[in-house]
Amino acid sequence: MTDVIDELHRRGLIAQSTDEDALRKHLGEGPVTYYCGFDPTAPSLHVGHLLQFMVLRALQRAGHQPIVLVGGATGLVGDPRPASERQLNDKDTVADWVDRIRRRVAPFLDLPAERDGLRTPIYVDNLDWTAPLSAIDFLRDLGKHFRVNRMLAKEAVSARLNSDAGISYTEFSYQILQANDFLELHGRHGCTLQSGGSDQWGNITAGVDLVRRTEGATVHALATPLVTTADGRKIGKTEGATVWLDPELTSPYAFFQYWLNLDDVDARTWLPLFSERTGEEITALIAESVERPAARAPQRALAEELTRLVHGPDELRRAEAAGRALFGREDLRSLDAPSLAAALQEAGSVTVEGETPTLAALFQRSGLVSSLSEARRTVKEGGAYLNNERVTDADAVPAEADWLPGGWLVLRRGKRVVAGVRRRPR
RNA sequence: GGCGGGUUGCCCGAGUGGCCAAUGGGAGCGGACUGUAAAUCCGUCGGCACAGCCUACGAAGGUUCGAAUCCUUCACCCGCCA
Repeated sequence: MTDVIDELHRRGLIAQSTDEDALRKHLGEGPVTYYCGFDPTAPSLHVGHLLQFMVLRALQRAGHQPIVLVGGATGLVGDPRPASERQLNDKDTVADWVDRIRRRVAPFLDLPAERDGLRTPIYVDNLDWTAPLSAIDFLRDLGKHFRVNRMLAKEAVSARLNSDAGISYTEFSYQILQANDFLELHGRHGCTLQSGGSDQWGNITAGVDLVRRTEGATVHALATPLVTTADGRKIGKTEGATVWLDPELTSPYAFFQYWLNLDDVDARTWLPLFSERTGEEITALIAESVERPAARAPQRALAEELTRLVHGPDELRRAEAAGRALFGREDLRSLDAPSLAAALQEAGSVTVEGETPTLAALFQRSGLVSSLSEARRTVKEGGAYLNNERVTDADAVPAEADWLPGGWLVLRRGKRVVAGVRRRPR
């Protein structure tokens, strides 16, 4: 078995860690129980979170015991973001999000039934031990171990102290809760390693310190780098929207397209981070990309691997087929009705009944634009297409001859955002 | 508790009674060029029944023919003092 730490380094997944030699030794001595936490700040995790799963998976493959924590408690408090105070979400909403996230995330880690020798992930919610904690216990048992000077020095806190936004006591306290999670998991499950994004480093080390102080035990931490696009933007934003892992929020087709459309630089740098292929395969894919960038080898590799991981092999097949149909060279009219229907359903579609609405209305209903004004604007800008032909009149109604086999219209915004309109047969 | 500064569209940030749906930059979106890339250039960027109307400049009231701009109260943030 190759050393996990080596693999993580090779893939660029380690930005910082506690004493690495000690950690390496610890991992070599037998199965280690480790955890990574996710706060429910939205109904779903997004592609940025996938990076944490790559770490969790690598460690699991090496025979260690994963714990996935969903922050039902910390999600109610909110960790300090650099710019401004968070808006608190109400408790029912957060509880609902915890539930949704937990259900979605399960397939990302292998189950022992699928592969021998792996340990079944343990799922926990920090609300379980945080909710019963009284203010007195919190202050006496936890608060005493935290020096305010050190808390203030944490980057997340000091950034906010120096900003116009300031920081509330609520968010200031966040690190104590996260530290306590590590302590709880250490006690309950013998957890000795926490991984997370490097933006969490302050919170993670708070936990390491707390465990040492109260238990006298040495525990470890790993942080992934902050992954951004070549021009410094956050991962997972496209068409102005977040790419979610939940298929109800981002369809498998859109998810697949996100990866396929990565620019060359990002695809090459992200490939080792997100791909579980061997180092040699990755090197070869990057070399191919340099030689023939238009083939988009790294983009395809990522789209395939990650769509399979997040949505499963069937959805991957559908997403691939839809892309081929919609972006293929053939005329839309030459596509047979079933493939057209399948592709458009994958890309997203709406059904109309009765009077056919105007094109502007159809663009809006299909979700390609968010308002009629935007639809008109898009038409004016020359970015609206019906069956691959540019639309010039937003108020026109599609002609009878525009309907493709099976009762479909293909709407497109810009170069690559496609949606179908289906006429309900009567 | 007192005094001072602040709260503007997705973000940053101008605007201090009409010419403000609000300068500028960024992001986003569209076009051209390409490879369903990037960079670049051009355009666009609240909504609607779209040469007009409606809603908007922390919230609620008020002054005025007319307010993002003036007044009052409230909320929140920053700083100094207690």
